[in-house]
Amino acid sequence: MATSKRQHVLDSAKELFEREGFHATGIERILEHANVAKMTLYNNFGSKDQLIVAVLEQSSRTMIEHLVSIAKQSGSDPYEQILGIFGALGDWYDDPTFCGCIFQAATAEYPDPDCAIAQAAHAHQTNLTLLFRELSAKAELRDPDALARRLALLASGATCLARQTRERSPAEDALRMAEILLERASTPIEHRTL
Amino acid sequence: MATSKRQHVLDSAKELFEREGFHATGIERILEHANVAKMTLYNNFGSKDQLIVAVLEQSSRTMIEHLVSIAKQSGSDPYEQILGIFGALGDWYDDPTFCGCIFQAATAEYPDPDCAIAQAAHAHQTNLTLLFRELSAKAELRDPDALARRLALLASGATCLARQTRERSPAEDALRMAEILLERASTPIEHRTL
DNA sequence: GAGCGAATAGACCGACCGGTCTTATTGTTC
DNA sequence: GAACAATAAGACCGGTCGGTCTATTCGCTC
Repeated sequence: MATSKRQHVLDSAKELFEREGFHATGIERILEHANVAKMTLYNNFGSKDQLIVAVLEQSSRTMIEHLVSIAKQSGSDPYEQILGIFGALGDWYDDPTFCGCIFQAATAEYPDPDCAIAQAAHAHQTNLTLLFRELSAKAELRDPDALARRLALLASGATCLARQTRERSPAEDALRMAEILLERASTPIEHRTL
Repeated sequence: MATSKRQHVLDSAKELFEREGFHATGIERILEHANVAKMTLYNNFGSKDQLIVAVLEQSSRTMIEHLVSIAKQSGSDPYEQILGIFGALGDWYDDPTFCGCIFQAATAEYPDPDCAIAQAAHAHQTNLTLLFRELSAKAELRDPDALARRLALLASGATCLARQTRERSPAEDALRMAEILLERASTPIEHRTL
């Protein structure tokens, strides 16, 4: 039961933070949404900031696992797996409850790069890039480090724009650019005119 | 004098909002930073939210003008002008006072897409894309609409990542991808192998 | 059923929030 | 110098914030 209560708080907090922002979400709103007493929250997490860190850490694990499962569903070829991830971006943006990337939001609301919250968001970005790097290496693509950085840039840019514009076109644009990057990274340089 | 006071408030508010976030910056901190009385702020702007909108509107004008001047400095060829803008991203990220894009931060802190703040941030994104579209059209590049969207995506993604990672590599990655996009958009399709 | 840790409900705290109001002091223009 | 708008300085307001504390109840294990 203890872990279940803790999970309720985490899930409620994540939903409210995503929908309304971190500062704008008061502790009491989380309590009533999770149907939990104040002391339960503070016994489990200690403070609002630590709760935010816990939310980010769990969200990172969940998202990375989700992307890995999408990759697996997209076939055995890591090349196709990368494109599968970018294809899934569109579905994410289409979800009417989509309200952007919680890590981007955390970075925006907590500008001090040394604070635990900003570092948790940074850690997620590192893990995401690492995932792209693994897939790039498996696909035997050229310069997997640079490729992974650029794929991560495309994903971040698309998500950022999708939130601002409420359109799905960023997903398609990012997918198209990812295709171009992968094509170029899998073609011997001497066979490439551009 | 009235406009000068108003400008002091706008400048101070912008700096604090960028450095510490919108919710985290109280009215009184803006007042003491601008050396201005409370009523001066409320007579000029009416409310904190309207002040934020005014800051965003002025920041958008300033940034677009700045990008236009960078483009002009980069030569007369619109192709080079676009690359000039991406080259300038690195300088921005290198600035030790760089703390991300204020419009991305505003979108993150005010998730309701109908509120005036989110709309002001959205308007800036529209204007930025429009600038890329103009330059793309002048350079007689193929499909300037899609190209402009993709260039805007690259710029947003690089800025987002630069803030999270505190590195300048996103600028170089975005510049390289912009080069690739421009090359492809200026090459007849039949002459392109990839 | 006794004992005990976990969870509840909610009063309570000081601090700060955005915003209003009052009073006095400027600086400018006739 | 009179008149007036802009500004200053700061008291003040109700509300909310994150966080603490207490008293009570629940649910599980011997």
